[in-house]
Amino acid sequence: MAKTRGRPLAAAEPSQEARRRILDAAQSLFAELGYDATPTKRIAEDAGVPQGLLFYYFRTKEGLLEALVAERNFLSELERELKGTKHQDPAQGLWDLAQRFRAVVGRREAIARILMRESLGHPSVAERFTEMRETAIAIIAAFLEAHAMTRSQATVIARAFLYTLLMAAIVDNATTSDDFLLQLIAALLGNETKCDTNHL
Amino acid sequence: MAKTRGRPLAAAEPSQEARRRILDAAQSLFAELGYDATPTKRIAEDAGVPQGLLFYYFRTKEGLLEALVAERNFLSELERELKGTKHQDPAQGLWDLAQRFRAVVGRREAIARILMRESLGHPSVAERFTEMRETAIAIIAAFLEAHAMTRSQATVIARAFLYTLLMAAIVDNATTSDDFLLQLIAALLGNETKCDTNHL
Amino acid sequence: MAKTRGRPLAAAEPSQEARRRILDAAQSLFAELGYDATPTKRIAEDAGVPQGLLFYYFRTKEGLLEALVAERNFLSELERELKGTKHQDPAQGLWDLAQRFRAVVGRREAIARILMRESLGHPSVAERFTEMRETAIAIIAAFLEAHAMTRSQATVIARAFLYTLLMAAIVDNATTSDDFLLQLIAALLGNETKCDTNHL
Amino acid sequence: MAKTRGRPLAAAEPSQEARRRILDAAQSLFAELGYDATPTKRIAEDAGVPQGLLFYYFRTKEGLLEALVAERNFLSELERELKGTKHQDPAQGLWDLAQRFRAVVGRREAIARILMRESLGHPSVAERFTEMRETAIAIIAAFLEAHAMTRSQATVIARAFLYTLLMAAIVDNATTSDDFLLQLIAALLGNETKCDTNHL
DNA sequence: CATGAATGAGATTTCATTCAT
DNA sequence: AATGAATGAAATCTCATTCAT
Repeated sequence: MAKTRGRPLAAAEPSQEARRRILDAAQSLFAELGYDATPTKRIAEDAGVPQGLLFYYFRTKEGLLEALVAERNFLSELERELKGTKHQDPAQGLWDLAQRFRAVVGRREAIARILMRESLGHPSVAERFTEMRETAIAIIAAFLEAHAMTRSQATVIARAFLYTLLMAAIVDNATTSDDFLLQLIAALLGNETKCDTNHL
Repeated sequence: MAKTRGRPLAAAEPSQEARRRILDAAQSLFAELGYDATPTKRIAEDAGVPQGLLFYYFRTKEGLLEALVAERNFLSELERELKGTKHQDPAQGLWDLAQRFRAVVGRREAIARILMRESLGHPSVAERFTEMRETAIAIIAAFLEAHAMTRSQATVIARAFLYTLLMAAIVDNATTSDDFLLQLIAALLGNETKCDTNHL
Repeated sequence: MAKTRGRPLAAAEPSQEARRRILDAAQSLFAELGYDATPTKRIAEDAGVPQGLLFYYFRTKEGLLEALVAERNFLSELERELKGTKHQDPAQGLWDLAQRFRAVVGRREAIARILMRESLGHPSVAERFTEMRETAIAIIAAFLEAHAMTRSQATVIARAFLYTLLMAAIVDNATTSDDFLLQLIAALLGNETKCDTNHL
Repeated sequence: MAKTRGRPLAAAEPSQEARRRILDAAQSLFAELGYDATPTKRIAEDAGVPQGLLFYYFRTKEGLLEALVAERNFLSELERELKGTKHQDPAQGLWDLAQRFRAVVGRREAIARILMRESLGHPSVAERFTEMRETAIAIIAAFLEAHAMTRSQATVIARAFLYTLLMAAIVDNATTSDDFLLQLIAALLGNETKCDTNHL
């Protein structure tokens, strides 16, 4: 029953390289086809690694998904980016925050889709997604609160803002137009507060 | 007391009964476990029908999903409900629309989750979901437009409103609180327009 | 992802035939190679049935083993056989019981080996094996007790007798010689009680 | 106080320590789970040694099993122990031999189970098991032969005695009671030969 | 029309073994 | 000598689908 198996003659990549390629492949396949519809075999093929390596590194397919959203969620990147906003004016601030949010989500679209798509059905993913959402909301709300608004109002507006951006980005599958964004900001901040769009 | 002419309501043909039970079972299983993670065998068991019947009626599992979202999407119900709003005041109108929307989604939660969850990965579902969203947005926008607003503004507000309600209902998994709703409406309509909540 | 699968054009065997063939194949393979060393694929091949049928009928490999020892253990056959002994003389009685035991075990050798071999490691098999042993011991003891012996003595002798026969049959892998058997009986019943072997 | 010349007992070469630990772990895992159901990785973990060391020392898993039963079978220990019997009286002698046998098997239970369990399926193990059994039988028979018995009778009794003890110890999973043992001896030596149990 | 036994490709996971270091 | 990351064949089990009845 024992067959000859084992390490191949050629030296393999320096270990972390292979792991990274698996995560890359899983990321784009999970985003495109969904977790359930992606065979681990396909991930291995796309990554150019042997089948067994997935399980050597991640134990299970579920473990791979968890590692993916744990290591590649853009929480800290988003936090850093959103905290970079400097504008004093609420409307300009929201505009800037939206740009930064879109930039991050654009760069990390695959993970964003995975967070959205697999959060139903995978509690660990749901947790990450919630964490990401609530962090963003907290930062946006903190900005708004600093600019003539109660905390409660600020949080509601921040939440509506983020939810709208997320739906537009992921479910609508459409890049939010600048126009839509400007009007959204105007609406959320009260019609009188006209947004100065000359900076575009 | 008068005899009911024609086909009596109580005696739907048995085949339609089985078909309905399959759709019922599929609905709750797809909503809970997701399409991919639901075996057709399990659907048949839960429905109390033989395995083969699923394929007799729907040809494929995918066909069952399509029939489900085609026949059970709540588009017309939502349309009817939303068009029932009478309020003149924008804030009260939005409040009323939100209540009606929540009522429909609450009653049809399973389908709502399926539309959200499976729209990625199943173009036919995506189509239904989009249709549902855009219809609701159009109705809400039409209402707002009738009450001192440009079409463009109205559409943006309607979209933000619906997206926020949807995210709150399906992704947050939390029933939107009345408080949140009131503040959301206040924010979207401009802070000055206080919403009279005495009607509660 | 959906491929065309399903029932083949040719009519399959009348169902119980296939199930029986699976049990037959499992029986001889488990006896020969051991449970762990027998691939289910090999069982299906030897039985001439498709792979999936094993799991359709028995759910798991373990389930197949359990069905095997449940349906094919020779408890009732052994009981019937052993109870058929008529001899008055203890020595002749034991001789007859041994012949009958050997006949049953010979006919059902594969199951006997499986019971012995897999009883360590599979509690459900252990249970069947114990049941079989204790039943045989009880019958033999009852016979001895009826012929000038206390119950306690009878049970001890019966147990030693059966254990010796079992070890000889299964572990020694040697057919117990008549000679050995005669001397064993003589020893167990006390040397004075010479066994009349003229009936051979 | 005198310095111990030569290799001090406490300083076995480190490699022998690792080798011993692998055998220890394999012994208890094979006994508990069975050879096939024990992963080599688990053995290495339990032994606290790197995976590769198993194959460095034993070439294959099968080689490990063979080394185990070759180096750790209790043949010589059993031989020494059984030959230590001094009693003149057959019954007391058998009693003593049984005690000694039980002592050895008790101390080396894991190996005993492995010999029993894996002798089907591994000829090399079967050989060791047979050797062990036949050696014990030969010693017991020699003792009996020295005390008023033909060689042939002695061998049969010795075999029945050992088989019964083995079955009781390993398959029944029950410690043989003193009572059972006394009655067994009485039965095997003929009812008249009462066993003097006052030595207990 | 309706059924459910049967299929077999394919999914995930395990594991003895190798070999560059 | 010793290590442990890497391999990939093979194992068990699932499941959408078919079709004889």
